Amino acid sequence: MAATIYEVAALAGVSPATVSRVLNGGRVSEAYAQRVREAVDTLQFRPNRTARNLRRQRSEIIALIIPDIENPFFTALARGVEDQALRAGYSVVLCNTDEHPEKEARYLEMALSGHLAGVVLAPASAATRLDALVESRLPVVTVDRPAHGPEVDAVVMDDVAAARRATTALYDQGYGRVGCITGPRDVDTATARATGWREVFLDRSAGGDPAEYVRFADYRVAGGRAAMLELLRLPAPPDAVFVANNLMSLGALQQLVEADLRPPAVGLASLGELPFLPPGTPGITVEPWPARELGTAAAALLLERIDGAEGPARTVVIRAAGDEPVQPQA
Amino acid sequence: MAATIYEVAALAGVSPATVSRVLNGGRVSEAYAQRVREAVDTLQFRPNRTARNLRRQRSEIIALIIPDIENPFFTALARGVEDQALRAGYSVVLCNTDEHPEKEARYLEMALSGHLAGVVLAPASAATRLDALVESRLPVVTVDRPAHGPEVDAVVMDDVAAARRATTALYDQGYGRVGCITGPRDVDTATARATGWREVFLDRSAGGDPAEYVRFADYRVAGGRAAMLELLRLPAPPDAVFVANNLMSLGALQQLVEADLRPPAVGLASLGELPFLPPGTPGITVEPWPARELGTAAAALLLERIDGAEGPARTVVIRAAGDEPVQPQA
DNA sequence: TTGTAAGCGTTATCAT
DNA sequence: ATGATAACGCTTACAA
Repeated sequence: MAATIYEVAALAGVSPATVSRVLNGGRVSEAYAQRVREAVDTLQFRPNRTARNLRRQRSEIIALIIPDIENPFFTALARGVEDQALRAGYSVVLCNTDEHPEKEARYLEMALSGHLAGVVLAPASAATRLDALVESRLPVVTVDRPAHGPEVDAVVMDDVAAARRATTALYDQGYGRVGCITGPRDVDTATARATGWREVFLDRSAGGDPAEYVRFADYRVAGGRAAMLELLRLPAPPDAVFVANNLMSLGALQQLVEADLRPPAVGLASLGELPFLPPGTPGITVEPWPARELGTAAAALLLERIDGAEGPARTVVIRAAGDEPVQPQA
Repeated sequence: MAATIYEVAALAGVSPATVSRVLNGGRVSEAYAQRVREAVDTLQFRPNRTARNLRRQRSEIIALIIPDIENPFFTALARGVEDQALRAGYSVVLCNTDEHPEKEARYLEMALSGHLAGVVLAPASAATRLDALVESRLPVVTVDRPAHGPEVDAVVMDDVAAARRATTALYDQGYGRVGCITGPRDVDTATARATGWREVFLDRSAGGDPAEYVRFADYRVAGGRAAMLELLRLPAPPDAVFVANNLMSLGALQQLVEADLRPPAVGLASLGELPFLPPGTPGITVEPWPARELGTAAAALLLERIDGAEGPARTVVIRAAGDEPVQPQA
């Protein structure tokens, strides 16, 4: 079946070591190199990656582990990671955790014991443990949400500022009271986005208790729907809403349409593009969510580590789509 | 760093073989098993997959290779594959080829030389060569589009019938002349869908040359847009259009909105769901595209092969979402 | 420059 | 039931 390096060596009349050198760019005389290449061709030799990885203790594959492959945000992020990784000669495999910590653990374990070159991880939950990877010195970078536990490189966006901008845009359009639908209470990005909204709310609303106008949902379509409904049922409902991610924006929008309050009747600002929304859906403000940029930044950090960069964990904050990444403190 | 099976054996006072047996369910006395488990715990031993795969000549990982990770059709398909595979104890890694044959070749090579358990492939182009995999007896199943070359298991949908249904639905709604936007001429699914449309067109249109009302685009948003524009500029434009996939439907819709012909002014039937389309977008007919079912069927076939099933290549045709798969000829 | 040989960490064969 | 040992296919000191 599959030829081995020994058979190639035999056919070329050289030692296996020489074949290996030809394949990996070692010093070999042109005469031998030629014969080896011929032997490789005629035997259709393909080096066995598993054996090579075992010997070398590493591979050229990067794992990108994400919580929801059906969320356009993560697929855009994936494109960013691929972009950089392929350019550097690495392949990228995607692993979908479906927000399940167990599936996540399984893929992390695969990356670790499979000698992958590194991992870009969008953590499924706050409970994600990275200790084993860090101990084994397997390069890891988190994106979107930071992980708790040992410090690793991370790329996040500037949630507070983005929320502030989106909310401000609504007030600037003339809406008087902007509600907020954000993610789970125990997710950092969710509380940060609520914070940004709250600042603007306090500043520009004609009174009203922020606590009354914020809803902590689940970052998914159904949650956005339900939260929107609750807000509409308030004694004094908001006339606009800032929604903290793309999926929930869709849910909120569905709810508004059902309640016959389609924008601009009620204003909607989405943090994150709604890529499949057809045009001619006016009254919707989109605050760009630099998914792809998060991905490229994460891959860049990871590649540096793979190349042996030492030093403390870094956090890169991406301010907005198109912005240059900024590195604050280490 | 990472403990080996030898260190576990030493700590437990047994041989490495015994440790291996404990880990893989061989016959071991309870006393020894106990001691081994303790040693595994205290050393935090994690078996080295690379070594195991090299020895066993196989792994528990299935690769799913798709052309476009940002297309909801393929992500839905991925969920179907994952579903089945995880249930059977396999992990699934996704590989995005971006429609590039070279990237595809790279991932196929990875699957082959990395001893993956099997491959589910949605071929990027008609040029995809599967010979090497087949020769190496690596189980492969194609989905969506069949591959040329050696016969392998395949799962496809019933393109002609689906196109027929979608087109018929438009005529039934009262439209008089339905155009067609399909995929590239050299893609089997594209011509099959055009065929289904053509049958109904000839049957129910008040005259008109089908060749005039069909456009072969690229299965992408931009192609749908451009094709729609062309159709609208015909001397006698169609008053409805059957679009052969989800992405192009979106493009066509964008074009209609721009031309102020938003459905139902011009009818639109999409082959494939538009998952992020908000409700209250009336006048759009959706012919379900059983993406997830394609995925589960493909995984089922693959798992049988992995389990050693022999015999000729099989083709499963999925008729519609929810249908039971049908197996025609072998 | 080239070859020899020792691993990389498992599993499986064969004795015991 | 358990243990020694030879692979799996490659890379890389070290020798020549």
